[in-house]
Amino acid sequence: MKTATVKSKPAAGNTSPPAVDHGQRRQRIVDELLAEIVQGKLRAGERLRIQTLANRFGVSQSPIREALVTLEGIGIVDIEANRGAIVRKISLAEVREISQVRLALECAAVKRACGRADHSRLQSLIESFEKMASRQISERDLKSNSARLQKAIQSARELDSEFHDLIAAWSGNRFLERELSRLKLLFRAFRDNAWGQTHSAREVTRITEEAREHLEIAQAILSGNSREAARTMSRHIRNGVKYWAHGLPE
Amino acid sequence: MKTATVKSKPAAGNTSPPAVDHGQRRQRIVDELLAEIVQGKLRAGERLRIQTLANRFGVSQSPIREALVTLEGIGIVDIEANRGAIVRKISLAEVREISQVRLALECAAVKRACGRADHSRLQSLIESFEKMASRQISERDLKSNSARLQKAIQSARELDSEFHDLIAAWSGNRFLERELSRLKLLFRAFRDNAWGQTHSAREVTRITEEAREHLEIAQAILSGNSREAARTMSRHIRNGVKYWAHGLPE
DNA sequence: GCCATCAGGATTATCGATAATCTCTTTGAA
DNA sequence: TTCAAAGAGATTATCGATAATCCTGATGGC
Repeated sequence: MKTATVKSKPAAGNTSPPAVDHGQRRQRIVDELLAEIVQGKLRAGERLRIQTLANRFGVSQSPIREALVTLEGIGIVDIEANRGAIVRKISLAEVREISQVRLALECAAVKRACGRADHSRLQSLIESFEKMASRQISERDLKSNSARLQKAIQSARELDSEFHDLIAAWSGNRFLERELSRLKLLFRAFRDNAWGQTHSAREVTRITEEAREHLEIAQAILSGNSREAARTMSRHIRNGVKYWAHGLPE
Repeated sequence: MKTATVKSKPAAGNTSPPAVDHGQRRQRIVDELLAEIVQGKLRAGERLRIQTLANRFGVSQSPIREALVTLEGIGIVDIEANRGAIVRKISLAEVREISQVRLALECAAVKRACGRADHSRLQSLIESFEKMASRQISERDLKSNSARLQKAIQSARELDSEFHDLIAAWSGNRFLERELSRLKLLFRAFRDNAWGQTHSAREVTRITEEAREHLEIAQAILSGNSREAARTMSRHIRNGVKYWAHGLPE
């Protein structure tokens, strides 16, 4: 009886294609354009022509326009009335600028997180960071076992995301949390695109470094020392920028 | 032949209305909705129905949708896929939250402005603040001469805007400048709507207080003391919130 | 030659209509 | 009764077409 319960599923041999992403088009387009801009496939100053994009994505103009408005809100595209959208420059200088904003907000968040954080959760994060910080990755792994390496990088990224998300949540400030998540969109795009392709020894080094930095931050939060938390967070973010500097134009 | 060529100029008694705001509709709608939300005419949790708004503004659905996307980016409206837009809560608690974000960013900006500011410009601002801080407004003005009072309030607001804009520009960080200007949209809406109606003695007091705070900040920038600049800016913003607290629900 | 004006084509902004999805109520069987 | 399923109405998301605006290059008067 329940076999027919499938709601949104096309029910196998259905005749009418139910259109896979109704209501998700804008978001999908935003993500793709964002990635391409950060990767440099779309150059600074380039015009984003609506009809061209509509053809490329196989959709009509409306979702494209809305995606462009969203990108303008994110601050990565400029829209001039009756003249259309152009890609803003995202070179190292801009990444630095955005990082400064992130720095200010992450520090504000981590200060507030002191005293509000869930300590048992924090404790388990600390253990993860310790494990990751002490993990040795051999030259052998680096060259031969790219699958394991890939996995390590992946899990490091996930842990990083989770940690920063938690801090934002613990800040107890929903608006701040929102702003940080908006910035994270940008940073994730940088991270995954700008330097994600080369799995160098340097990257592995950075992962253990990051784990150590995360550890410091987590411990500061645990001890309720908000000044120290902000200080370590600040260092963490500045180190990140310094590291990325290599994979970016200019 | 050319009679139909009429381009942008209505040519006096033209028969065809040339549509006044092509390319400006979205922005206009954003502004109006923003004001209404802050004023409480649109309540928290209320659904913003596209067709309803389209009728009200006398436009089609497209500009409305784009305006809603913009408002989502500003963080004052939530859009759920296939379910539409609802107004986020903006009570005192939320104003506090937003203010914390603003605090972090304004302080970052003012720190960076130290050493980058245009000193002659700064000097002239300082004179304006001094004049405003020492200005006495009599009881008589307060009651009888509402026109003059109005003008004083107006010019105080303009000076405030100008000062904060300049600091953002002096920060030398365009992204930061953008973020601040986005937040300013919100704050201006609060200021002009939430407590703008009552021109009380209290408001006049606040104006001279603000002038004094601005003065402190400007002098700190002038002397290049970034720590002091951040400290005074922080106080300034927190005082502002404290003052607004009266005109807001909850 | 220099400047203002104006077609012509390209592109954006807006519109009105259609398709997809949600919400709520009703129905009928276990 | 309780639950799943179906249907009606409302609303959103998307589409394709039209109107408005911009850009470029040519034209013609001075």
